[in-house]
This record gives sequence, C-alpha cells and structure tokens, in this order.
Amino acid sequence: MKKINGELKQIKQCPESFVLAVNDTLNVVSGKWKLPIISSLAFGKKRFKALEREIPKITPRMLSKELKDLEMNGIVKRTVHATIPVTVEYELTKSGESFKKVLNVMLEWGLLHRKNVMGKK
Amino acid sequence: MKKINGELKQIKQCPESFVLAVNDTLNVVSGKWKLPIISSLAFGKKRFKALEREIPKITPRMLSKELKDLEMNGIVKRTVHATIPVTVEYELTKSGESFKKVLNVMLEWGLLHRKNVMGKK
DNA sequence: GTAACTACTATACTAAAGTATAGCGCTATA
DNA sequence: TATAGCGCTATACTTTAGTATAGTAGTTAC
Repeated sequence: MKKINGELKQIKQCPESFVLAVNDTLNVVSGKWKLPIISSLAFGKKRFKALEREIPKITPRMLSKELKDLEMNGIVKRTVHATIPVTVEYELTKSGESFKKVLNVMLEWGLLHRKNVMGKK
Repeated sequence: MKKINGELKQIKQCPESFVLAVNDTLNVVSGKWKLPIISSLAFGKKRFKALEREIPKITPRMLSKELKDLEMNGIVKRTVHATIPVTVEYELTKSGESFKKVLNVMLEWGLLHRKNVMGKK
C-alpha cells in the first residue's frame, strides 16, 4: 500500500487542490453511462454486445465512447481475443475494483440522506 | 441513527436499484459548480457575495441556480436576515455536513488511483 | 445626484453531452 | 444468396449545461 496520509492532510488544507483532487474522482463516473457500465462490469468481465444488452437504451456509440474513456482512465481493461471473428472482453482493473468502495459510500449516504429529507417533510 | 443495513443488502443485489441509488448521490455533486460551492460552505456559513468572490469565475446566475438546487435537495440551508439591506446566509445542512465523508473517500481513492496509474506508465 | 453594495433575475448565446439512424468488414448459418 | 451476429464507426441532429452581458430594487456613503 502506498502512503497518502501526508498528502491527504496537505490537500484538505487547500480548498483549491481539494476540489481538483475530488474532481479527478468525479470525472470517473461523470455522464449518464459510466456508472451503469462500471456496475455491470462489477459482476464480471463482459463482451461488448453483452454490455449493450445489459444496459438498457445505451447506443453502441455511447458504449464505445465511454469504454474508451474508462480504459484511458485506467478503470477498465480491454482484451482482444484472436478468435474468428475477434471477441473483445472488458473488465475492471484493480483501480476499477477498488472504486466499488467509493460507490458503496455513495450508496450509504444516499440512503441516509433520503431518510433525513423524507423525515423532515 | 437510522437502520439501513437491510436495505443496503437488498439494493446491492439488484444492479438497477443500485445504479439508481448511487445516482441520487451523484446528482448532488453533478455539474461544474456544486463541488466548489459545497467545499466553500464546508468552511462555514457564507453570504451570496462572499461565495461569488470565493469561487473563481462563477457567475451570479450559476451560483443562484446551483444554490437553489442544493437547497431543494436538502444540502444547503438558506436564511434571510431582516437587516437593511437584507442579507442572505447559506450553510450546509446536517446532510450537507455528512456529505463531507463521501468527498473524503473520493479524495482518497483519487490519490491512490493516480499513484497506481502513474506507476504503471 | 451619482456611485457602490446587496442579492439576485432576464435574455441571448455557445459549448458540451447525448441520441438517432445508418453502415462497415468480418464470419457463420440456412 | 440472404440473414444474422460481432464490434464497432460516421454523420447529423437535439437537448442540456454553462457563459456573457445587462439590468432590477433597495439602501448607504460621498
């Protein structure tokens, strides 16, 4: 494991770099389709068409674009198998896997927040 | 504290409701300005003009719009003081305060992820 | 009286994100 | 030979997000 404690303290003291650093993470899930894609891949590696079928209403254009984004950001790994015809598999990288815990915290907060807001109305 | 453990388990088993629930949280910080606004208010209550000055390049139109969004979502509380002229104060609600821990997890993941990605290049 | 501060709103625009529809090159099956 | 599946890409379009610029109503200071 890498040490980030020192860095964390530093960043938390500077609002500007705090916003920049959090934005890095936010960009991983920004847009309409990245979260569905990541969630789908969280259940295991999948091929292009499988993702297209699993994610309702996504177009191949968006799926292709977002997968490229996620690959460039080191969240998803793309593997081409030399079968005939070629098959392509997508899976989460280690970083992608570790992102699950961020999603879990978001999920928990979302549920609690909903209860809070509901309760006050 | 409210119990959400049962609900958590349930939602994690259904990809669709998982995505919906995480999206609830994501919408709180979506867009270019919500994160800067929340971060700024995390340091204490502020008036409109103070926020406008603290957040570089934001226009009053966007600040006003995003503050309304955040207020409607129960993240920010707006208080009008009957001074002359009126002053308006914005502050984080309890939910808004508790959102800080989501931001912290994002920050941590972002830093670790950056180290991972850098290391592999 | 004019300039400045407060907390905004209105109108018009540009840029970015997402959608719709079609088609490519390849192969296997009927 | 026609149809379907695979993994996409191209073009054109709409919708949403964000920007630029100006102005409102009230009050205070010079």
